Amino acid sequence: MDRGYDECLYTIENSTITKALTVGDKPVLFRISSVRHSKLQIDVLSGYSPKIITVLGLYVSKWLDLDRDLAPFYKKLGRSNACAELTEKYKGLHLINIPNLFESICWSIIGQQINLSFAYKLKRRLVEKYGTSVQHQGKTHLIFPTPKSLQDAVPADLKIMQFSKQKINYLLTVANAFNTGQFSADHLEQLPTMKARQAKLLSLKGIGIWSANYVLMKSLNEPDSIPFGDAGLNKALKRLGIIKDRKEVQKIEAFFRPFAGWQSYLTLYLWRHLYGQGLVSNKKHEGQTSRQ
DNA sequence: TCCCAGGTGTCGA
DNA sequence: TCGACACATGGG
Repeated sequence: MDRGYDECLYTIENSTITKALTVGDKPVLFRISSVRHSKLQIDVLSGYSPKIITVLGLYVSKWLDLDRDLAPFYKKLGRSNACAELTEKYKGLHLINIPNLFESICWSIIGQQINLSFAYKLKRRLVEKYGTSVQHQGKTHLIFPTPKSLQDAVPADLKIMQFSKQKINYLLTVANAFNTGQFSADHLEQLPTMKARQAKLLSLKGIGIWSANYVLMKSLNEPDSIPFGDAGLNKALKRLGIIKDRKEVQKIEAFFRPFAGWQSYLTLYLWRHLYGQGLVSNKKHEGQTSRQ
């Protein structure tokens, strides 16, 4: 999970992940570590209640996409000449999701058209100013802001934090849409088709096709959501010889078609392949990776 | 200095 | 419908 960026919403240390979360109205801090037989153990470090383990179990399962059996995906990868090597290289790599829809939408806006290092910087500034936190053994564990806390943000403050006027406008509009009830995770999930969910996301100012598909992939676990136009994705496809130019949309669609049911995962593996090749040079350092 | 980053909205043809 | 362009900043 450690991609070498300044991730502020969880901490990786000694093969464990520590994360703070708001459950109900209460902050909870938990740690995930691996135990024997490839099992994960969850320890509640603060905010324990008898019901919390069940809630955290479901959360972690969704966050790390633990219930996904990747065997059918590897079968499809094996049939593709261009992608056969991806199985061996990244076997066991699961999606890292963003279960919180508001966070996922905000993150897609923050990450638009800037390099990832800078995007992580902006996210940290936003979370430190408008989010909450849990203190534990001298360390601060940050929790992403709620729509309500971001609604009160002053544009001038966000400008000082190096958010562009456009991004400030988009973020405040999204916060407002959640606060007024125009937008909610429940409503979005209840829409009957992926197209309908995509259209709902596209209705938000600042959410284009890339962001909508990114959110569908990371927050709603859509299996066939491809962030078309993504710079990294295009670069990976060029590297594999699938396309020569990003405008070859039909070739991209034809390449993804046999992976129906696994197109989100194919995107993940292509991204990781790109990073694995060292084509993205703006990372702090090359980190040990297992999931994206 | 120039170009590219996990893009989007707007405008004009 | 499509291409051009502005937006905004860091890093190679």
